Amino acid sequence: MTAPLPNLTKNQSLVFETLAEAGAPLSAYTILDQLREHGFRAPLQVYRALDKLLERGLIHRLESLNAFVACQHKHSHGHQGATVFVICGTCGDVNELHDQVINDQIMRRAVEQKFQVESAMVELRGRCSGCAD
Amino acid sequence: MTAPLPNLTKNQSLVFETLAEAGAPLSAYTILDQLREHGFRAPLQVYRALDKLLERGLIHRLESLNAFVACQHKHSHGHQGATVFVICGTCGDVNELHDQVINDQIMRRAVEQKFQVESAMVELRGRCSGCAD
DNA sequence: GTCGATATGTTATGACATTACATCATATTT
DNA sequence: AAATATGATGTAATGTCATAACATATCGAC
Repeated sequence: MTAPLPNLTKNQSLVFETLAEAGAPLSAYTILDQLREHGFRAPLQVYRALDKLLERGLIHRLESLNAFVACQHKHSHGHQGATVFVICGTCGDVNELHDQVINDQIMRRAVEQKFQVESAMVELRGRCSGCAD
Repeated sequence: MTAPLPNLTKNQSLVFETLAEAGAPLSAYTILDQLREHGFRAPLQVYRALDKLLERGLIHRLESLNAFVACQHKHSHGHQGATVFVICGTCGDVNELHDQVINDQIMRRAVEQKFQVESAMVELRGRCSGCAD
């Protein structure tokens, strides 16, 4: 069942490594700037790699930040359902969690409406414990 | 035209009416185009009005669409917590709902992490019953 | 009327993302 | 081997979303 996924291409690897090493959300243009020394010249080189990485679940897009992060859960490709992102607006730290209660309730409400969920996003903005007043 | 709400300025009323009549998400620039005949000339006129309307809870921002919708719940200004948006990618229809279970669970998880939630977004993308295969 | 706060008008710029087209690499078919 | 198909890449141009900076106007409190 677990057929090994094909290797990442050079550009995909570069983009993924950049995100993984940052350990924080980066915009596509920030990634571009960091990869200029590796020959990147245009936004599309980044966006194309990001698209493939998103497809494979290796990274996530933070809609409220227009930014991308490496997935924190190494073996979560099988994970179905919503990912909850907890985003500190002060230090920029992002935590990713998967919550079964939220997930189940989302699906319950969707079924009520006969709505077929293709993707679900939950993003919390606020202050982490380290940045509290 | 429905009657403008009290305490809204002229620009705020125009923007709100545009959204309310559309009954669907509009981008700031779409609103701008629709209000050119009323004297709007620049994006900032729209964004400033949108900011005030967001503050008052009369409209919502859909992060995954970079668009705005009038709040569907006329008397929900006191409503605390997450709003769930159910967005059909085919017909563009958007439904807004408030779910106490999701809300409570979000707050429970936030408290666990000592995270102070300032805002929460939940957006479901998929297909509505009318657009199902 | 003066002052302070808020709203508005305008230009320019910054930030995020895609279209369109050309080229290159690799694998499969004939 | 040549032809073909597919996917990745390179590049320029453009499209879309949002804010900075500065000037002017409106309105209420005093």
